[in-house]
Amino acid sequence: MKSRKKVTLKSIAAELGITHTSVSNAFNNPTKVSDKLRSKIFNYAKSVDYHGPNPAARSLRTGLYGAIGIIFNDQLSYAFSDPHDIEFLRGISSICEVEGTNIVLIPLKNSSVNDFEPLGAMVDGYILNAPYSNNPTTQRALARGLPTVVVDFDSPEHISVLTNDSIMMSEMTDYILSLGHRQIGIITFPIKEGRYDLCTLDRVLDRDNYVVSQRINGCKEAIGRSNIKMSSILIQETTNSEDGGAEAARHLLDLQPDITALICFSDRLAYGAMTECKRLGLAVPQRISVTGFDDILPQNLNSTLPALTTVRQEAYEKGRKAAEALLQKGKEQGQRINIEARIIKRGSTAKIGKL
Amino acid sequence: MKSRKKVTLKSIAAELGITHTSVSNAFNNPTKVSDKLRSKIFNYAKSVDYHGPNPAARSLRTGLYGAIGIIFNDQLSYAFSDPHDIEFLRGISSICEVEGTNIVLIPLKNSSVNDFEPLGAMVDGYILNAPYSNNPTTQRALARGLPTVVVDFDSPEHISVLTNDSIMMSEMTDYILSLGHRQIGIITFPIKEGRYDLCTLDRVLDRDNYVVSQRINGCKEAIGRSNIKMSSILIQETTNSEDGGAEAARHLLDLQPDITALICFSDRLAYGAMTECKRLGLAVPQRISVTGFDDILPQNLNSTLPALTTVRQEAYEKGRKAAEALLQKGKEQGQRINIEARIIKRGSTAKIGKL
DNA sequence: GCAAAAAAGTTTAACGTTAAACCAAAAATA
DNA sequence: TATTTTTGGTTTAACGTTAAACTTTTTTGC
Repeated sequence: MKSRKKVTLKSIAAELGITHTSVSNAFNNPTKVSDKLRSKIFNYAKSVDYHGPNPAARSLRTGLYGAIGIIFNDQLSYAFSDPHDIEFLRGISSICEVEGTNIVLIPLKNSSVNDFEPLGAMVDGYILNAPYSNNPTTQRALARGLPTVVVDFDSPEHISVLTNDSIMMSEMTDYILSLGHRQIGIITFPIKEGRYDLCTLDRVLDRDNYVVSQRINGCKEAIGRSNIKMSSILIQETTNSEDGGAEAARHLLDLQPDITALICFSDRLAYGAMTECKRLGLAVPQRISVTGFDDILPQNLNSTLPALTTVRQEAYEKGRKAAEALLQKGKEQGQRINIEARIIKRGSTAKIGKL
Repeated sequence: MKSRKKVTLKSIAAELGITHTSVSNAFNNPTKVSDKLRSKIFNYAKSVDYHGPNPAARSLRTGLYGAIGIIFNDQLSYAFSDPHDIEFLRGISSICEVEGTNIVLIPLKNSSVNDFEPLGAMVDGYILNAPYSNNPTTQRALARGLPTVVVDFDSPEHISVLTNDSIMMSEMTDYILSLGHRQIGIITFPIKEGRYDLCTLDRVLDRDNYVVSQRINGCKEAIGRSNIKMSSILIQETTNSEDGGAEAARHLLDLQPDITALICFSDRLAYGAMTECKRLGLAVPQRISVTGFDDILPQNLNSTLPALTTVRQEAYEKGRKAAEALLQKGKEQGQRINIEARIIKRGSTAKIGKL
């Protein structure tokens, strides 16, 4: 087709018989150019289909990108299936859209082929969501030294946005204990990335994730105050999905059929667990209590299942706070921003029944 | 702090007494550098905290960004509240994460201050989702001449991913007519961006959106085949939200209390409308039928409302196809990719009752 | 052991901007 | 009117890469 020469600030300047800096100023420093020249430049720019200064060249020069990168701890397509992550993104968006900042969603590079891959790093900073500390993408982002906010992760070198997972799970466990439950199972997403094993509360496997770690600590504390042996409490790792929850519940109940309470570390897991219990003919909450975390399910998602007792955390607010902190100039590293959470008791938990 | 000098390919080369091209090759063309030198470079790079070639400089040189831009027709934070848009994004992600392509979410610039703003354009192409044709961000993206896929928008100059909105709505209207309904109201998101007016099927206001346009055409066709006067059918524009649907339903029923069917152009609108009908004491579907579009609601979202008769369209598939088309090399402009849709009849529609 | 081919490395130029320092003309001040 | 200030514009350099063409060294084949 019409393969006309590439249009640049320079070519425009040449054509107009002025210096390219003036053209640049027309776009970036309106005050430094007379209105007359400016509109002359704009008119010409339009006529030759110029769409503004090349962003790469501009960024190279200024060192700014006008974008922030978001890194999740799992596949992007997973994040978009998780209401928590979506709310989190909505929170981030609510800030970025008023600032005019672009949001770059960075997929995890599964293959750490080359430690120096660009990491799609045309961003001014990162938000890391509940990262697994050994993940190569995570580590690369952290190492890069850009302004970074970590969410659900504790790092003294960065601003962190945290929920008090430990206290919430301690309270939740206390609540379960107060209902008389003694045989308890725990269902969690991986304690270490990609692992799906079984352990017990006294011997927790190698950890790689702050959130899980904290939640387990909370359970431990509460159990520690009781007369229950930690070694009797099974912890099953599984994928954070409804199917994962179902599978883990099946497995735990298989190993330890007298379990009367399943503490799940997410609503999705809990929902899967409840569904599986029902399938196994175990009534929730009469025969077995189930708890979740997040409070992201529509309350009457499935009318044949009870509403879920869970911990409500404000994912939207997390996103907002994280984005605010990142875009704010006067940020201090090491700062910790706390997001409130609270236990919501609903129908999926009850006093222990007779077996 | 330790304000050591910036590390670049050049500084590394200088330090190692080699040429900077070799350092570049170590990162990009492993075959062009001996293994020995390569590991020497890598070791040194690590020791001085070098994180790989500067992405802006690289992009300036190569003209590639490794990212695609997504532009929605509304605020980003809105998109993250809409299950259709989320599924769409999930579809896009599913492709990008295997390609290692970043996804740049570009907020609409509300102020068209300067026609040449960068538009956060560090992308190799755009996906535009159901754009309003007069929107400045939309127009700017289209004008830019990058590879672009438009979704739910018809453009002979681009690849378009389309659902047959017209036929689906024609069928849906036929179905409503077949149930005996004669007084029908239509509730839609804006036919023209930002407008919330009322019109009638024979005199549709100025249009700015392909999807709405097609759906209205579909209704028109079906009504045209009946003996109903188009002028008697009211169309209410409103925000695409539950509240919008409720408000529009209230308004329409206020103007025309004998309406027995509300055709809504999204599930969210339909859900709001149903809720409002219930509030007004009008039983769905006994007194009034309601239809939606998208099929994104959990079927028993609210047990006091019937399941929604709607058009199922695969937003996830739309996203996948759009991303595939954009990233694919052998793409032809003007190509149209069709996404299947189908009517799903549920409990929110019924034969007309006696008033 | 020599020519040819392959591998490893170098030199040069360019990608398209913006920032800083500078200069000339016009406008404001005394 | 002479002096300062402001406005509008220019010149120069640099941002950190990669691509292309070139040179040198090593390997291969006979």
